Amino acid sequence: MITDAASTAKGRATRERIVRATAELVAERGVAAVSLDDVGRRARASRSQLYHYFDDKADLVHAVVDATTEAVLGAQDGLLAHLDSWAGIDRWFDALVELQRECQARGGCPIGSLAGQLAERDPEARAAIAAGLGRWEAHLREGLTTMRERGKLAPGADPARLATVTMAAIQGGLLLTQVRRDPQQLRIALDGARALLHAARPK
Amino acid sequence: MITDAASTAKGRATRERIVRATAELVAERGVAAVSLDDVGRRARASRSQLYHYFDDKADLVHAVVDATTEAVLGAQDGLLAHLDSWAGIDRWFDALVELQRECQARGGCPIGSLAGQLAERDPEARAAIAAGLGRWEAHLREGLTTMRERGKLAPGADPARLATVTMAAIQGGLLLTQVRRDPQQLRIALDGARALLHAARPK
DNA sequence: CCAGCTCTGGACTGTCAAGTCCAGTGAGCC
DNA sequence: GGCTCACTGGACTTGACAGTCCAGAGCTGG
Repeated sequence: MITDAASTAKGRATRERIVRATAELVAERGVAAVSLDDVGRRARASRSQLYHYFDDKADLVHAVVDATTEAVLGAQDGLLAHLDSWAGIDRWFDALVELQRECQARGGCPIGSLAGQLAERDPEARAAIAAGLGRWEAHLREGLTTMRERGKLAPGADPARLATVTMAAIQGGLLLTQVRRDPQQLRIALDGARALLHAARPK
Repeated sequence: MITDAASTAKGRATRERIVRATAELVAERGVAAVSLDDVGRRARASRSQLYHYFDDKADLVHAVVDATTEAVLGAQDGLLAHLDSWAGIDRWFDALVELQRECQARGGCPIGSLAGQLAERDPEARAAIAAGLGRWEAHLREGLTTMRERGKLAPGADPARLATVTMAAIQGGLLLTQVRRDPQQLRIALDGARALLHAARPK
């Protein structure tokens, strides 16, 4: 929590290797099923290195939460910047579905998955996850606000509510996709969200 | 898995006490954070009783999955039978939101929560969860089908897709509610689902 | 009343995990 | 060359957990 020690390039590289390895393992197996020995093996780092860079496992998990939200938002970087047009939104939705097809509907949403595992166990992590989801949602909300300004959405449309509904469709769709091992579930949920957004077009 | 031994009333009572205690603990802390000692304490049952009724922890968890899906569906019993009218659907949605308000937006959906924890770790549990969600969704699908037959939905409406979208809204809304500790998130998601269903009314 | 079972209590074992400790190593600086 | 300090290796301690074992309690049917 206090430690962030990594004043040399080598130290920073080691720290990052540890976080990335942990994030991978967490995505594969879940937080509880990852031991520090596992992390050490995958990151080629010894026990003392872990405790050199992190206070304890919880501290490491927090770093993973941050890294994961960065990774998820980063992976959509090109898309999230263009949520101010119908084409941009469609491209975004298509990319999300494509991603699930590629990973054979495994893993769900990295953030949503962490949420389910940590929300009731680690208040600090919950807050970090909420913040990450908030940033994600903000991109859409801002895109929709721009669209309303440009007359592509009705003046009475509420970008905040529409963005929230869309986030719920994404997370719910991903959960169904994961449980049913069927990317089509996300497609259906997003088609619904799309219809809802279109319904907010000006008459 | 094979064991189901409980041939006396007392035995059945003990078994049920164990499952219920485990389900409670799992809901409070998550699967990984529950030890068999915890279960024993809460259920007032000794180690050997656990292993008398269940093969191992995984077997017990499977029983919890089943019990939880039964409990979730059971809790909505009166409501799920009347999803063939707009009023019935509204009552159902209202009840879901009210439930989240009561529990202070903690815990999310018991089934969805299990899904996030087990989907990638326990194929058998994933299948059981999928089946549970399927039964849930089926109630709505059947209600919507009835409504279409009665002319309350357009002939072209697709009850299966509408039911899936609604389930996604519920699960996604619950996840946002849990992460943000705000029941209003579910309300917004369900309002969206409601609008989508209404859009499928005959012209 | 006894034989046979279901069911129960709790001690025991082996394993594995988190976290500690200290003796280093090696790159930059004087 | 030697000093310093960030960084590293791995053995060690402590505790908790899943799963085993066996002796015994208590019901039940004959």
